[in-house]
Amino acid sequence: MAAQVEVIESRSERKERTRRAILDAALQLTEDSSLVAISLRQVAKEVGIVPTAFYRHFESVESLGLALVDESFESLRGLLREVWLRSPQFQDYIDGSLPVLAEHVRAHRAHYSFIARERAAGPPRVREAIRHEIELISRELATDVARLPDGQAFSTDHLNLLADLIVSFVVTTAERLIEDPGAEARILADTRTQLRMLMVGAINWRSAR
Amino acid sequence: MAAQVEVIESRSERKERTRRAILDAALQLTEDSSLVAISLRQVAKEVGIVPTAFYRHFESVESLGLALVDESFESLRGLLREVWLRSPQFQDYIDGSLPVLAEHVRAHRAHYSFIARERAAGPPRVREAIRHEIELISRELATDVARLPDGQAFSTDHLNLLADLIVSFVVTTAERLIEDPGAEARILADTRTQLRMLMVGAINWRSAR
DNA sequence: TGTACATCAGTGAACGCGCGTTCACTGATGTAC
DNA sequence: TGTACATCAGTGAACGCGCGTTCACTGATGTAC
Repeated sequence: MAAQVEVIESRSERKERTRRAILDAALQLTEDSSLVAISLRQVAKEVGIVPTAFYRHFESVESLGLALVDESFESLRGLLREVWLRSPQFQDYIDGSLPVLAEHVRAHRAHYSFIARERAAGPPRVREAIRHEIELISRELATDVARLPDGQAFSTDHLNLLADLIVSFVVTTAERLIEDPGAEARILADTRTQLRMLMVGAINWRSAR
Repeated sequence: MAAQVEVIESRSERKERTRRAILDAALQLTEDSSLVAISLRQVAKEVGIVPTAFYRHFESVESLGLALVDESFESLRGLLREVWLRSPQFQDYIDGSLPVLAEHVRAHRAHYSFIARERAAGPPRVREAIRHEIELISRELATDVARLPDGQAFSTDHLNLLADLIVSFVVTTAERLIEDPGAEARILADTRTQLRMLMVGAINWRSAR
């Protein structure tokens, strides 16, 4: 007879666990649908609580969506910080960053998939929150590139445009990795070449031209 | 007393008109939602027919979606043909094509908005159809670029990658134009600079490097 | 040209179902003394 | 340490509503002769 293991859990710990379960259930249910197409009752059923208990944690599916945006970008920022710290040279970003991106997409597939989907088709306030976060990341990237030796060749405006270009390209790459995880090796090889084409442009660029 | 104008309409003409009304209603209803979130009854109500009449035209909302993909890309192909015919030089594509793209997005906002949304969040078969159409367009672009004088510098693989890069960037630009139509002038100016950065890369690129 | 029949786009009632939200509740956990 | 009360995550019944789909139907349009 095995000894019974008592897990002592405070009320707030239990609540946090349920909240976590709701977030995970929503991520799973939206995987091949969208926040605008799932129901509070589906989420509750998945979690194993009665529908009304949902309201103890979120006031609506939309506010649950905003919480998912927050946590998705929180983990993404962790990735970016790691990449910037690791690659001190302009061109190193490509070979250094792509495998990190791929690994991150693999580890946080649900988050990336959520962002890619809801960015285009989520509830208006969720779309807006995502757009805002992407904008912030783009501005951060511009600042980081400005600090690199090669970054001197760019005016502030052009730095921002280059950062937007790279960010939207990375978004596209993440979408491809999510869409067809089996093709990761090919997607990464293609993306590496494309980013180099882009960087050849950046290196030959002169803001004053 | 005004003379009554008799519009004589055959049964098939009337049916086609209803079908058209269903397509338009679906485009309008998905404008700030998604195919996966609208109902057959909403569409029927918008058109002014009884819900069951929907089945005389489409077997499901998904097949209505596939019809919308077809007609959206049909009009897009018209645009592309026009752009290719018009711009005989590599770099002309930028200044020549962007205003045409902007005008087209303005004239067919509903179609572009539909594609941008359902590409990421539509029913699986709709997503797949859109991905396939974009793939075809990318291959067409590669062929066209290969015929240009500057196109000789690229291997076939690298032409395809360059075409993918341009297409995904154009998709991003179209998304931006839909998202914030009031900022068209700024978006176009920014995009022009970004495409030039990209083209500086392409021109300095050598496949054999 | 006129008649008799076929076609078929659209109707309307009906079905069982899942939806979001309300409300009063339960009973375990937490706290004040 | 023990007791009495407060808090609050989760319950369960109930509501009116819109959903997709079935079915038998209507009546205008089309066609064969």
